[in-house]
Amino acid sequence: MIDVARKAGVSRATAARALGGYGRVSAATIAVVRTAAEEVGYRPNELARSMITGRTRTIGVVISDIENQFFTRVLRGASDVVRDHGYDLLLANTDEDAVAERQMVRVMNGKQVEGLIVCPVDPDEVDHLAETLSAGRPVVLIDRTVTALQLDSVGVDNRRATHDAVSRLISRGHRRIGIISGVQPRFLARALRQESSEPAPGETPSEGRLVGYCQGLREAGLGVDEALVVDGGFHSDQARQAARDLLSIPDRPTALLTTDSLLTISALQAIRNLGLKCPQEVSLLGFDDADWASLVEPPITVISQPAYEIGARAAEFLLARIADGGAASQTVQLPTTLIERGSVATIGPA
Amino acid sequence: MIDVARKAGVSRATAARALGGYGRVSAATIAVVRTAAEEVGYRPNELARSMITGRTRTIGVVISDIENQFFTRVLRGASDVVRDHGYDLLLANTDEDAVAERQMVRVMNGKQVEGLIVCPVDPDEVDHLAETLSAGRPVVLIDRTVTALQLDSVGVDNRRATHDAVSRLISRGHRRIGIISGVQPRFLARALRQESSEPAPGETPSEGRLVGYCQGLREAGLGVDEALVVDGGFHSDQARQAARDLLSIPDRPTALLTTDSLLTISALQAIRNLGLKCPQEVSLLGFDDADWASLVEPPITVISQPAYEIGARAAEFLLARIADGGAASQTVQLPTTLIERGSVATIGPA
DNA sequence: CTGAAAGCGCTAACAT
DNA sequence: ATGTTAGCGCTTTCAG
Repeated sequence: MIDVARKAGVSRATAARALGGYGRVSAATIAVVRTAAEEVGYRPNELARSMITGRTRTIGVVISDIENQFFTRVLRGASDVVRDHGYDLLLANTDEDAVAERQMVRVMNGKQVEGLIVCPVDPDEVDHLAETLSAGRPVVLIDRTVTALQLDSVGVDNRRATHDAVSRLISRGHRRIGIISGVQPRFLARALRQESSEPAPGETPSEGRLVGYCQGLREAGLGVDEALVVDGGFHSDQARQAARDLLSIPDRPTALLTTDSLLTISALQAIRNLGLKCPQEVSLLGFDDADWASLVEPPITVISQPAYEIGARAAEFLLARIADGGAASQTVQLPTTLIERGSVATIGPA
Repeated sequence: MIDVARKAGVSRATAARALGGYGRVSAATIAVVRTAAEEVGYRPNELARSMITGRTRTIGVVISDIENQFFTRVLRGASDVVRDHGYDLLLANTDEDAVAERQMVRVMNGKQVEGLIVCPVDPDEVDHLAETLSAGRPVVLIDRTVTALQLDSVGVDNRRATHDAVSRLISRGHRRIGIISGVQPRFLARALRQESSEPAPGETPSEGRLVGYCQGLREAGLGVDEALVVDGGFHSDQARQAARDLLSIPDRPTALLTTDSLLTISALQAIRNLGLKCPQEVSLLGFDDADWASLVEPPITVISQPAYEIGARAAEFLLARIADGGAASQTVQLPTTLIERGSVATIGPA
């Protein structure tokens, strides 16, 4: 920079102004400085710049599973929007590990991101998010919400989604409907208690989906059989095992609901391994419309989330807050779509 | 920081030393300063620190398609390795757009990444990579290579992979084998000219795979029918159309080779749409073992790349170079695996 | 082992 | 419109 100034025959300040595009500089000197910079091979030090201005034009995104197509589409939505506004993304993956999340959020704060888009692992552990906020950096949540903080969030109406799905299954004649979700059994009682259609704050999507499942069943006058509610965890082997167990009980369910695409794929594998025919012997209805969902045999009927839109909206909210801190926090629920394909059979009356 | 120093009753320098873990500080004062920092809620400004030390502990990764599971597994491999070394990743997606790539590489340089892992869009446009290098930041390539620069790279032996695949197809009785790749037809001539088994520098994976295809055919004494070589592009609709066209010619191929998973999925869709039976009427052999590959009907026979390993190795190379700039550049080719499933039929002699 | 002072590369007031 | 002077928050000599 000092070389550039010398070469252009101006002061350092002027050179900086010309290159940085601020303050008042004549068009002529701008040109001179530009060519001087070119010759010297000058590259601005964004770090130094950011340290002064406090602006890094970088947004952090913290997601829980980068191999999940849902999140990669969210990411693309966010990426497209922020890029249009001259921002870049810093990405971190937590693998559903709360301590990794804390660490990554701190790292991002250290890198002075201007805001964070987070899919929080634990709705009750939010110290790191509170810190971020109090450092003046907005946070918007995707997919999940949080208990203690008032934050923008964008996701879907999980209760309604599975409620509708269950209703559909019931209208097709199913009475024994199993659900494989990422919810530990001890939360089932809590889910059963939820009567209202308003989601409890801090409810995870898995929980919401479980509640919707219970509500759908009860609406049809059916009880919830705890034996049909299993935890699929976060790993495919655990999920496969859960599905296998569920399909091996004496009075096997005629339909299975899975609450994310990893669980869906695992359930399908379990069905195959058990030698069961889908949908003749067991129907399958999954969450998230992965690209393979229409190609497997049978093509899977799914609840589709507008993942790209979720990312895009989250980014818009965040950018808006960065531009203007005020405004009350809002939570947006985008609509899901039930895409009927071939994995749900109609059952005649017993 | 100044508050911390005051609260701890030491100078700023000492406080900084205690917190930053450099220089000489007594264990006692370290403790005092630590608690003071805790109380004040001190967060170090990594930017300021990086500006001095030149170390950001951040590595940039520039990939061409974040929705491709191959890259997301690469990313995970890289992510795991760098995290173990206390580094973080900055991620950018180029969508196969060379100008986006240049921009993102520049942005990352601006953010003072310590090194770059890049999947370059264009083997001939490498100014931005040369700049990075001359700024003292190592670059390692994944999946693809580059013409003008001597860089570490990690990928697979693409020629051998498709060569073997074609040989396998031929041993199963196939004589008319089509290939759908991301190579424009005008490069076919170039591919046909390649005799040696050594890949040309700057050869893209698509080209290498095409060359291997040609070599496999010739080894069996078969010619390359240009009508069986089509460009699938980067988008699913284009790919589907290409597959549809290829399967609609008079003397339809009995087997199809696809050079990435998007092409595979598109080809499968085209086969379905055309009402063809796979593998009875047309066999399919794809690149990359996506999670759905074993679940579709029929399960797809694939050439599997060690994606996680590729990312991990690339990260290791980069870290090694960051630690010690020297050493001649090396290009590593990890082995591919042909996973036989159900999408390739055996054809009796005509 | 600790303190004082200098400076990283840039921007932001303030002059001129 | 341009130059001068501070200073961002930290690390790093260099004294003591």
